[in-house]
Amino acid sequence: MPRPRKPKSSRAATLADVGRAAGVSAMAASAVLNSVKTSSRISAETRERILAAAAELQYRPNAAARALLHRRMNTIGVAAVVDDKNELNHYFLALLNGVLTAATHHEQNTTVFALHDWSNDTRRLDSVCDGRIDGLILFAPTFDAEVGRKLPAHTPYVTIHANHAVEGVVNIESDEENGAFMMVEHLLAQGHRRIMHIAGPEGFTGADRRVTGYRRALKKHKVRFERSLVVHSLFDDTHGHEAMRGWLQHHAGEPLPHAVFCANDAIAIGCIEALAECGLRVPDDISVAGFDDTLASRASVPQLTTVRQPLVQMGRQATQILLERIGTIPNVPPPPSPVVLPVEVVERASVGPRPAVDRIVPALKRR
Amino acid sequence: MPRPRKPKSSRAATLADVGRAAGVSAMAASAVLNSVKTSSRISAETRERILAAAAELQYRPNAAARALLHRRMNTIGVAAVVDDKNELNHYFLALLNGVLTAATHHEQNTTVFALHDWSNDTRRLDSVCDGRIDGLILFAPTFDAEVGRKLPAHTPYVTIHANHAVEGVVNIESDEENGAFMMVEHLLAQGHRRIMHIAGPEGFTGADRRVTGYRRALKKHKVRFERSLVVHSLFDDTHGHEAMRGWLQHHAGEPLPHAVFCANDAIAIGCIEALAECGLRVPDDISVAGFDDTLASRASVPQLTTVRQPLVQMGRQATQILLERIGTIPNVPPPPSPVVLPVEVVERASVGPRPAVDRIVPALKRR
DNA sequence: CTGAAAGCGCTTACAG
DNA sequence: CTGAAAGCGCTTACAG
Repeated sequence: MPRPRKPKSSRAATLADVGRAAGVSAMAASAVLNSVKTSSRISAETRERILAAAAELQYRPNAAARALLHRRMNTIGVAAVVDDKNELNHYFLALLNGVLTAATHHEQNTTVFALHDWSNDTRRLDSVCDGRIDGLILFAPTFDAEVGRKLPAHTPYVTIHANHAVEGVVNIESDEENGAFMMVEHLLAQGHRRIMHIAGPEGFTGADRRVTGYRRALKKHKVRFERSLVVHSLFDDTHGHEAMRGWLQHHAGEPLPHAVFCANDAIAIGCIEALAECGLRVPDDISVAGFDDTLASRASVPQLTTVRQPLVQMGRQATQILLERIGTIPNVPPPPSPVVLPVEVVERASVGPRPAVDRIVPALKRR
Repeated sequence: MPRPRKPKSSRAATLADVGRAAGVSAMAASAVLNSVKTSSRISAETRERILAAAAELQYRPNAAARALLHRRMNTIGVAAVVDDKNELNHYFLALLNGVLTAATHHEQNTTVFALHDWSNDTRRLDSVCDGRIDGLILFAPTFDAEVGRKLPAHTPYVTIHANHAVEGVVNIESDEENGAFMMVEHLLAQGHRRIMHIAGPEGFTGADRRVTGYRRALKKHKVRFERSLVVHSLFDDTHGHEAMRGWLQHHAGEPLPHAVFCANDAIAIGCIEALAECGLRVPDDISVAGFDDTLASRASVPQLTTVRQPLVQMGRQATQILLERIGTIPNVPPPPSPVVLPVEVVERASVGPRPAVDRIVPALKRR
């Protein structure tokens, strides 16, 4: 004899509860609610009774129980390192948009993990490969191959903009070198010759590729490369600001660059601020270009001329490939790795023609 | 006799696998790995053997099985409506930052649901209240109380900036009316008298409160309210741009406002662009203020003077309260609803003193 | 102190 | 066609 249960209102109804309310077995309820073989097994009248009971009790098949059976949570994880201020950034936002769109389209959920450091937080990622996610997307991981291989073998993952290739892991990237090349060609086409580059941190694949593209464009157009025109910065506006300001400070009285090509939009925004503080206007006095085409490039005034990386699409594609590996969606032939997406120059307002007269770096006002 | 299992490398190891590898029962393995009563039950040597086996097999306690037992996934959900372009925005990003920080701190995971429409997508939220999340945080929901009450009773939720109060649901908000009041007082203190307001959409609580604060400040300082100085816009830069441009078009030849108070940062950015297109410079010719203090307010050049809503903290606090309701963390006395957080004026560069001479709205250049 | 059993909620495969 | 049973992986409560 079944013990009477205390109907705690806070407890979710189970199949047994539904069955009891409808006067049938849990199994019959299951059959109806999964709508398989309904007509053949269960009378229309019983069916209605079960449906009504389920609605009344706000029944939902328990996800944990199903996951235990199917070994699938229908959830993917995305992991990203957050920046200095412990905040997610525009780059993350764009990728997340793509992941959410694709995941939702395939009725998959998305769990977000914000890490502070790839190499140290690998443990935390590890601990989450416990069946609660079916796979993982890593945004711009900088761990080395060895750390990557330490992730549990049973959780498939793909990377976006990985700093190092990991054997057997698909990496999605964009044609960054070519993007830099095209942007610098665009600046040259506007007549600019003295083109500064605020690069990303040294040793980052993405930053290095932009430098390479920058140099290749200069070389092609026979503009001499000057080491003093390249400075490095972290990928945020604060450091971009400091980099530009520092350069101006050390080069007062020298010829002002015609244009500054920045390694991402955030740096470009910091750069424009630093220029504004010296009374230099963009693009009238000096042109500034970004990279990424994040929301920030449109929030900036003037709007940034930038290199569009298809970040949303990259997030979408990473999700697609991951779901194929998991087996959630049909397995097309495995993609080659890396998957390289094309980039393009987006012309907005921060780049103009070369000014009629060359200028000198003004002496910096004290802050 | 246990059937030999085919060791599919893709399958995660179970407690039984670990036990077998170590020559003990699954239960013994469980006891060791949960590190309860270890010394008393299991010899140090056996313990080592079990630990080694678990490491070797990359064992992780299955989350679904645990969730089935504990009725807890240690995961919360956040749901937000994405904007026109189906993209998440700065406001969302800031709140998410707060939620992730707090959730991670309590070792909880966060699943993100991006919806297109509150009233229609309530079904989708419903379907996800199936044990995969322990509770839900709703970002700026605009559904009415009735829809809200349709969410399954067994899933607790809290709201942030809800458009309507729902009985029994804690809402976290900020003191928006006062924020608007303080900002308009700040503009008045700079000498501005003719202050335009680009409000949010009519019928939105947050937008209405800003209008109220705006009017209250004008009244207190005996500045006549002019209906023609208030226009409405959606909460994004495109509509902010249109709103400002449209106003200028219809008021050519009339006195230019001294300042524009915008209902959020995105509108302010669109507004600055529209002004720039007419050759009006901020803040030299006209001051512009935003609301929210999102990342965008710092990406803008000039940086926006704005009202800081503590969005990150609101996300954090919402998480805290939700986890208390779930029972994950100790239950302090239930907070009053709504929880109202203080706001403050952040002075940056987009607001300056009132120009020496009043100006006339210039005739608009054709686009 | 140790192991076998029961049960979380569900579904699949198997007897009646 | 229908119901009882077994099992997903784990932990808790109970016999030995």
